[in-house]
Amino acid sequence: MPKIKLDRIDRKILALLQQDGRMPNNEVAERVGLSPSPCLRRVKALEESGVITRHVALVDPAAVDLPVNVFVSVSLERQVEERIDAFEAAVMALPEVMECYLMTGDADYLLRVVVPDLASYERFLKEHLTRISGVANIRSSFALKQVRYRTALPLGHLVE
Amino acid sequence: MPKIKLDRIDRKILALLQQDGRMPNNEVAERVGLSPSPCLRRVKALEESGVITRHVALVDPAAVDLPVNVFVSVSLERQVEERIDAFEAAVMALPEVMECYLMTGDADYLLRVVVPDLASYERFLKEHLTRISGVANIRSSFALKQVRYRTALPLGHLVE
DNA sequence: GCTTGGGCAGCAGAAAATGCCAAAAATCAA
DNA sequence: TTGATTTTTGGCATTTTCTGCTGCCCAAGC
Repeated sequence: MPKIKLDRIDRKILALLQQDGRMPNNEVAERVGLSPSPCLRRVKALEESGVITRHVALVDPAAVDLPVNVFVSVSLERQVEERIDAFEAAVMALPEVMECYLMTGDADYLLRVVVPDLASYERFLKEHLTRISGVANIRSSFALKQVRYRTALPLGHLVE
Repeated sequence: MPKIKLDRIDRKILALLQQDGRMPNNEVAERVGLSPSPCLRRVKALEESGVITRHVALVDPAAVDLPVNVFVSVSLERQVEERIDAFEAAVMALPEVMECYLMTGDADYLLRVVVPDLASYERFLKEHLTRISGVANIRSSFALKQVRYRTALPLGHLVE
């Protein structure tokens, strides 16, 4: 995917679609000050070039009984390399892991895990996380409240 | 919003739309084994009841020059209450804060911040985070790699 | 019998895709 | 610098596909 140059209009389009992915092209065009066809061309280009990766529906976690967020710091045994790939592959197979980052600092990985309740988390720990080979240490921190959760990246840092 | 009972079909619908928010109702219907009209009724009900909160386009962070994820642990001075609200309000005003959680354990808050580079993060720290009143301690951890990032909640925990 | 939920059919409105033309911007050359 | 060519991008109009929506009826479960 070639690095696309994004001008002011592209960023406006992205901002709009990040906010409402179903906004009809007509409205997008109007809001960015373009006529529908060049606007549609831009949107399609943004999709095909991978700038827009996908369109999704967001679901309320509470409504599907997944109100608990747990952040898990994982340290691996010091034999890196193969362990790394194995761990990441194992993590990718766990549906309750919403996010996973390879980190600098004390722990190797930071995960965000969603579960219905503490009991479920305990089960998740015992039956899945601790069974991944190479895991040396696990530290769990629970979120009392999700103050903010956004999927829309801030785009004001390039122009406004 | 009354707590909606979600049956197997509802969960299937949610799973599909979490994956592809633009899937036409016809295809959703077919995949869940329903005819279009009752399927559409369900989708609309899920939207109106708030189970589906919104539809969004996801953007590649690298493509908009925001490749750096920083996790920030923030501790507040011990006078809670008013500080809490003030801090949360301040955080909500910072566009680079993608996520913010009130935590148990050592730190009070955990933030995920996206920035173009380390210099930008330094500016973010100096000009914004440290200026929020009541902040006692800040600890930053940098992500070397985003191993996983999903917006689709796992729904298999209720039935499959 | 009543309530809930699914199916069928048809409608209508909109939205997206095309093709063509015009204008502006960038490039290059003299 | 200037001018011309090339490339890019916007605009208009049309067409065609679809998608969502409505109403009604029927079946199943309570």
